[in-house]
Amino acid sequence: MCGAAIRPLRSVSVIPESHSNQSAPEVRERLPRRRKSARRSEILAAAREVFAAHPYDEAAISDIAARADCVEGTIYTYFRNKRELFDAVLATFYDSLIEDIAPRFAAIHGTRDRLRFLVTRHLLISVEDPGLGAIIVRESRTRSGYFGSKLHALNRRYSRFLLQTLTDGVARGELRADLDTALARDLLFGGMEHWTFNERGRHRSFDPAQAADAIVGMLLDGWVAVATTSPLDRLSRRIDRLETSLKQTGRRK
Amino acid sequence: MCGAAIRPLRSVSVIPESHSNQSAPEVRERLPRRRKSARRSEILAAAREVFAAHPYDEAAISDIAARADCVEGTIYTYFRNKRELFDAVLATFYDSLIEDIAPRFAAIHGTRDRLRFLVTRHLLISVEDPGLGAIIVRESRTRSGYFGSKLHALNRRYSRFLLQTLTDGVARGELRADLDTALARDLLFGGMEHWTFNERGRHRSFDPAQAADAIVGMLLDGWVAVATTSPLDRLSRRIDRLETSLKQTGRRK
DNA sequence: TTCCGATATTGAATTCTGTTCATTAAGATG
DNA sequence: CATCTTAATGAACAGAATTCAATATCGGAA
Repeated sequence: MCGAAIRPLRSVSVIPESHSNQSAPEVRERLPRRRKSARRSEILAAAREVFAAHPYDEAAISDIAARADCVEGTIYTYFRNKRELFDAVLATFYDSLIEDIAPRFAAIHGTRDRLRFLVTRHLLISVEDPGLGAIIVRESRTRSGYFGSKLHALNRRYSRFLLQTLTDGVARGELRADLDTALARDLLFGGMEHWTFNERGRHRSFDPAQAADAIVGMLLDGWVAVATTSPLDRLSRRIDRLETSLKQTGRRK
Repeated sequence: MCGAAIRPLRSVSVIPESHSNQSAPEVRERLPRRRKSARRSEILAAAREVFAAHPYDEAAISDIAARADCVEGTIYTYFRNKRELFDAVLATFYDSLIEDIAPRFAAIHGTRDRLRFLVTRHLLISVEDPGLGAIIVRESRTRSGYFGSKLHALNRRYSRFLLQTLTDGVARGELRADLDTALARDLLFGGMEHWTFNERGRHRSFDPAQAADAIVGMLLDGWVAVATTSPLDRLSRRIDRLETSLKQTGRRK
């Protein structure tokens, strides 16, 4: 230990020169004060970039501060600590996601269509912003106090769209009456997460709508082979294909 | 910076007493040297305990050292760094898991039975060792170089049991010929992960075999309601739906 | 038995990163 | 213009991972 060093007063080496240095800011000048909300969102944006590019513990506060064009200490006047900053990034993301989904979801009524919409939208996250998609998958739930946190609440709000779809589907008789909706929801969300994670690892890109069709079809119709013997079944298959291509045509426009 | 402090020689305050202290080791004595493998596995065991109890970044090397009854520096002669130690813990776990499954899996032949076995065994991880189960779910894939790592290879070996089951199932005609086996595998593994994670959050306990039945049933048989009407009626309904959506598509254009 | 080279073990130093806090000064208020 | 409030600062601090020169112990050779 260095002993109780006398803390020196603020160094006077950097005196803001009155004549402005137009282009290249060689020496940091104290930034003008701004509305608190503006600075906060700048830090959030910087944090989002950094967290999207690195795993949580490789993301440095100093890096975030540099991108937000402020000093590390400033960040701590807006967020209690690194974890809270991370959570805040995800919270703003969830907020806008839910806001985007709600009205569109309300306009869709068939169970299969709703599922296709929700799955497509979910997969779209990883296409629009791969970095952010990755950290949501990997690190939003790694801290010990996740359950009961604000983040958990947001995640519940988000997943409620799916749960609603499932309970409605059961109520309407489109889904099996004995369907365990909570389990179904977890299978779908977890499955999507795992699949997108692996897909990224394989360096593949995918079309969300197409993948959604495959996933929803797999879950709704099951994996077991259907008996292909009867003529009726064969007819049914042909209609299947018709329906699928029709949906795709409609979506494409 | 404290300047280049003269590094003092080893303190001589702790002199190993020749007469042994039988019960209460008040002062650390230098441990006798042992086979390298023995010390290594002691550290692994200690690390496994600590990582099972805390998230990665809350698990302290000092804590692991204390439990392994050695000093922090010792750990670094066996493992390059904290992450490598963590990976080594998971690697030994996967090794024994695979060793346990392989012979039993070979004796099961029906697709549904194999799936039930694999799912039950997987869920059992979280029941036998909840702490370890949790970190596998949350933190085995958070580091940037996961793909291509030894851990990834082990995970692939483990998941191959499932993939094998699926491809065999298709070959035998028990599963749909057009089943995307890679997607199916991801849906199942991801779904299990997500479900066990949430189940833990709800502070519920579950019976692995029973849960496995529910999960396998859900995936094999699908979510859609079983038909209670006649096949002809169903076809008729579907053609109705096709006609309406065709009209809507035409209108939209 | 005694000496010697090899190496497992040590623990203090170091480095790195998140976090705190007394201080400064920009804007608001009167 | 004087005063107050508070955003911003950055040096100091704290705590954990990591390094490394020194040391103690072991196994084998003389």
